[in-house]
Formats: sequence, structure tokens, C-alpha cells
Amino acid sequence: MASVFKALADPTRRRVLILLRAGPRTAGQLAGEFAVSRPTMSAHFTILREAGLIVSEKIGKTVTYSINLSVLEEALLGFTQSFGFELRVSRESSR
Amino acid sequence: MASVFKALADPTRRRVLILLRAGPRTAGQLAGEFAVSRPTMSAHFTILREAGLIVSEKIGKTVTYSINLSVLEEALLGFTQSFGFELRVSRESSR
DNA sequence: CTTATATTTAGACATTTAGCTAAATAACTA
DNA sequence: TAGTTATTTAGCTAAATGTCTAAATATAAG
Repeated sequence: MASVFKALADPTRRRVLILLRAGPRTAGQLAGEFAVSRPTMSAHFTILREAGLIVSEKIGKTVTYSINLSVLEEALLGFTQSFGFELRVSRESSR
Repeated sequence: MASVFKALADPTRRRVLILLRAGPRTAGQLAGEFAVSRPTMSAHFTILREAGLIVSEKIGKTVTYSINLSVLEEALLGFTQSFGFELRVSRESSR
């Protein structure tokens, strides 16, 4: 869970997750949305992947990333519960 | 909001918030719960305070910290909504 | 007024982080 | 096979982070 919070600490990585929420994207597509170099983005992907927040699939010469909402959900759930917050996944979750 | 996520990235600071959830504590009381020096804890308090997550009040020679749940709530709310999560504050919020 | 207590500030240090460029790897295409 | 494209790895730098000890500040108590 600690690695999830570390991953969420960076605004670029949070934005990657928000982009992936709309559906899978390739590394290049994601990188195109940011003003940093591709290697830098690749490092962010690694951090997100190691936290379990995204998964990658290589098809041909492209790598496609998808969000793993359950990991995000579980981390937020564990944390928010400590504060008397109630968290639930909306019915139209994976839109 | 960015500073809130940065503040939440450190496990010591998350634990401070969880301790404060049970009620206000002095800097010394909080520091006593951790295996790091008081100056180190003081630095953590500063980061939490600058993120708006805690407020301090000096009475006599002690400083008492309290959690500011609304800031935490707002940051989590803004973030979780982007993911189709639903967050609400439980009715017995400030227990 | 001196001492004790609570907390913060200052300064140093090691580690981590986010960024870069250049090079390597992998896979498709002509 | 040679070239092109997509992505990652390697190696570097500057800045930020978390930690410490020693000193400063503020308040209370004798």
C-alpha cells in the first residue's frame, strides 16, 4: 500500500491514471500527452506498474498500458476507512 | 491538492493523521509514538500543516495538533471522483 | 533570575527522485 | 538484410526528502 501512495504522490503519474481510466493507451500515446521525455515517462510507468496500479501488455512493437482499478480502490479503501469515510465503486465503474 | 498527496506519501505522516483522528495530541505525545527524533517529527508536522491537513494551537509551552478532515476529504473526493469511486463522510465523522 | 521542559530552527549528510541525453533492444517493413 | 519505429536501459545531474545533532526560542516553575 505504501508504494501506491508513493506512486500517487506525483502529478504526472496521477494524470496517467486519469488518462488510462478512459481506456488502455500505448506508452507512446501516453507520453504524447506530457511535456517530458519518453524515458522519463517510461520511468513513471515502471513506478505505476510496480505499485500494481497499471498493467502492461506488449503487442508487436508497442506496449499498451491499462489501469488496475482494484489496486487503487483497495489502497484508498484501507486508508479512507481509518477516517470514517465511506468509499464505494460506482455502478458504472469501468466506463 | 498536490501538497496533500505529497504529504500522504510518507507512512509516518499517514500514521500521524490516523493518531489525530482519535483526537488532538501535543507534538510531544505524537513524537512519542514514533522511533524518530523530535526535530524530524517537527518537520513532518510542518509538511502536514502546510498541506492544511492539521492545525496547531500553542497553549503554554505545548503545541497541540488536530486533524483537519475537510481538507483530506476534499482532496480524496476530487481524486476518487475521477475514477468512478464514490466517497462520503460517515455520519459519525468526528469521533 | 536561573533552571527545566517543550518545541522548533539551523546545518549537515545520505538517499531518493525526476529529469535529461545517448545507447540498447525489439519488432515491423521495404 | 538494412532501415525505421517504439520503448526501455544506462548513466548522469540537480533538487528534494528524511534523518540526525546541536543550538535557539518560548514558557513555566522554583
